[in-house]
Amino acid sequence: MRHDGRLSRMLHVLLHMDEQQGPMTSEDIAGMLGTNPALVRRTLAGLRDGGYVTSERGHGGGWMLGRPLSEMTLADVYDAVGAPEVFALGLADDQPQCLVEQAVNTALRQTLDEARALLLRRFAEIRVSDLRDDFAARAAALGIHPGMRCAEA
Amino acid sequence: MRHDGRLSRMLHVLLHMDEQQGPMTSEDIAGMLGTNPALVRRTLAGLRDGGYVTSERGHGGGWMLGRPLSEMTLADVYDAVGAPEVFALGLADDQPQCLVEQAVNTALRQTLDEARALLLRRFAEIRVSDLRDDFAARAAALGIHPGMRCAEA
DNA sequence: CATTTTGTAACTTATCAAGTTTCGAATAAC
DNA sequence: GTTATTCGAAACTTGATAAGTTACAAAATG
Repeated sequence: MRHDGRLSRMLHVLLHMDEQQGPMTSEDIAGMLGTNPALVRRTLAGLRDGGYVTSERGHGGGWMLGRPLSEMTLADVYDAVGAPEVFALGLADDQPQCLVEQAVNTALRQTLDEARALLLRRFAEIRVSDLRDDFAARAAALGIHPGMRCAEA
Repeated sequence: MRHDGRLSRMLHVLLHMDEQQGPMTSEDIAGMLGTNPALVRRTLAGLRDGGYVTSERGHGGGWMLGRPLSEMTLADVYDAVGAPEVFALGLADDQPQCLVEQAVNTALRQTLDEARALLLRRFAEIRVSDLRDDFAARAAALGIHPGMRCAEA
């Protein structure tokens, strides 16, 4: 199974938006992610619906943060991109007739649910601003100037 | 991404093997799983390599347990099917140049690693025989006779 | 030697995020 | 109001890979 990089990508975008004065166009962002503007719009649409970013059309338009990074958690972003399936591991059949298979499902579901709950709990504990701040602190410690631009594609 | 049902299926198969006197052919098992014998052989090959099942060719051949279910954990079976990727969620780029994206990766990796560790720890704690025993206990409590056959396809 | 059954390679299918193309609609500059 | 810019959205293609399939060789039994 190929994995789902939407959460990862959107976090990346949000952090860059934060250190940008004006709006970023879908094309800017697409260049940053190594993809194309239509995909950027499609994915950012969910964040706009959640109020995490805003978009403006026309000259001088583009995408901007809808609220400070300190007011969004990773869980918020995860939900905003559609709360995609967490696991690649899954059950062979969700509603099996076979009682044995039901027993297998019960055990696996319980374990997967527990791991998912931990993951989402952690996501809810991490503000997007924490990523920025952790990074800034580490960069400073290393003497790196945090002019942290993407290697534009 | 479509999910990976190999662990789930193999647990199902192992439990049925356990309540079977003789060997089960790949065709028997395929009928049980609603698939075909070649896929069964392909997936069971990993369990055979780990000694969890044995296979015999020719007349009267087929698949049998290689050791008691009390001597295999879910983690053993998971490993035997190739330790497939746990998560559907993933990073956009594993080795990014962009320092911001590195910060995102660090945070996500840490969280995913923690959830994966919990999952695999739980898998290691659960013996396959526990699934059988839990099931038998629950079936008995409900007054269901544990003649737990699959709804053959 | 005929039959059963696994072993294995090669190929096709299904799924879905990602990627792409295209055009319409809104906004701003002139 | 015409033009350039930019998002919105629909429709389609691509890529990756577990699952599924086909086919046949090899081994074991009777």
